[in-house]
Amino acid sequence: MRPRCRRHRVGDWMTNSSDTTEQGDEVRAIFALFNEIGIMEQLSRTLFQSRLEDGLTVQHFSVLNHLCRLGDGKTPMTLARAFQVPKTTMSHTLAGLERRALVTLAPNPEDGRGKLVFITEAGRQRRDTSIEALAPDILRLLPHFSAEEARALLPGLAKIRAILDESRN
Amino acid sequence: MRPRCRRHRVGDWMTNSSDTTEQGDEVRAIFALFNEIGIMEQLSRTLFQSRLEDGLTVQHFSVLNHLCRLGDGKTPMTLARAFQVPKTTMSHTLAGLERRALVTLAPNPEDGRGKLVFITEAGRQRRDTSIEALAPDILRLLPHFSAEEARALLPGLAKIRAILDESRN
DNA sequence: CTTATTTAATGCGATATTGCACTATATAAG
DNA sequence: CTTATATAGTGCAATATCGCATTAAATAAG
Repeated sequence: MRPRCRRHRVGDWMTNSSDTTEQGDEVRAIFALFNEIGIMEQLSRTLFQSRLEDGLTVQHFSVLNHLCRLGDGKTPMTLARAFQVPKTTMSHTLAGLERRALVTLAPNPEDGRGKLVFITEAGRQRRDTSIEALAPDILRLLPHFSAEEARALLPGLAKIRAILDESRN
Repeated sequence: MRPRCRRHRVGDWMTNSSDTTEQGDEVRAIFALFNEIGIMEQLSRTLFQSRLEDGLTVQHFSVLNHLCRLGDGKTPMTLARAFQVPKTTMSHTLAGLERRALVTLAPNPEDGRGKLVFITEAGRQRRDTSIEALAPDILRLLPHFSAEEARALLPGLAKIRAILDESRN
């Protein structure tokens, strides 16, 4: 028996509220949204992670990808802010990448306290092979879901994301 | 050959691909979607977590909420499947809840190997107070985002979620 | 019944997350 | 210049995640 209760995550705690006001409805709608988002994030992340080898995590990949696409030579603190994680977490992630020789850390010539992160050739290759390992899964999803639907959702999601982003501390 | 792109998270790695086929477009659209979802999940989870006290995590809360809303007396394995985490993770989460006296674990009378999870009165209270601590943040978001928009997004997201859910191992 | 296989749960180890405290450097105030 | 404050990064500790191996019980095969 596979219980039908897949909807029970982050956002659903108020969906059975006795609050029947219009405001309550709005709150419930927004939390139902967060609910779906939480589930989807977990599913996609698990799939993503399963395609990465040698203990590379999605965070590792994300940093490599960021450096590939947006350029390297950034400070760890800049990366921490970009990914919205505590600086200690980014420090740890970068240490893992450095240990795997996928990035190098050099002193920041403009700030004696800081460092600069550079991606290595091995890092770029690792990013490319990770993408290749992942692509088949995406293609497998395509027959079930048209890109039109994805595109239709994007603006609304981007708006919520912007609001959440602004309202964070 | 430094491509221009502004996004930088989970889903964006193909958004600057040289693949200009229609299929490439679809893949990029879907990954842009996962990109937004990943960012939103992180933002909402961080906010959520910041309102929980005494080291309670979002996972702890989610389990308490699940037991409150859908009934307790479930096996740890059932919960692990419901939340799509490894059974060891659920075991650890339940141990944390038990240590805080928010749940109790009893032997399963129908299966000598298994246990059953019950929420305590303190657990129910903790769930309620957690919700109360969280509500103001939701209300603060409401002026910026109408529930209409949230409701408009839900069906599309639910569909993708269902597809992802089916295609997992 | 006996044995093989499957399943629930946990112990353990490697790694990840993150708050707190600390060092070193940069910047601002006096 | 000197001092106060702010910022970048790391070490450490507490906890979380999760794969692998193990134990115990249920179920299937012979």
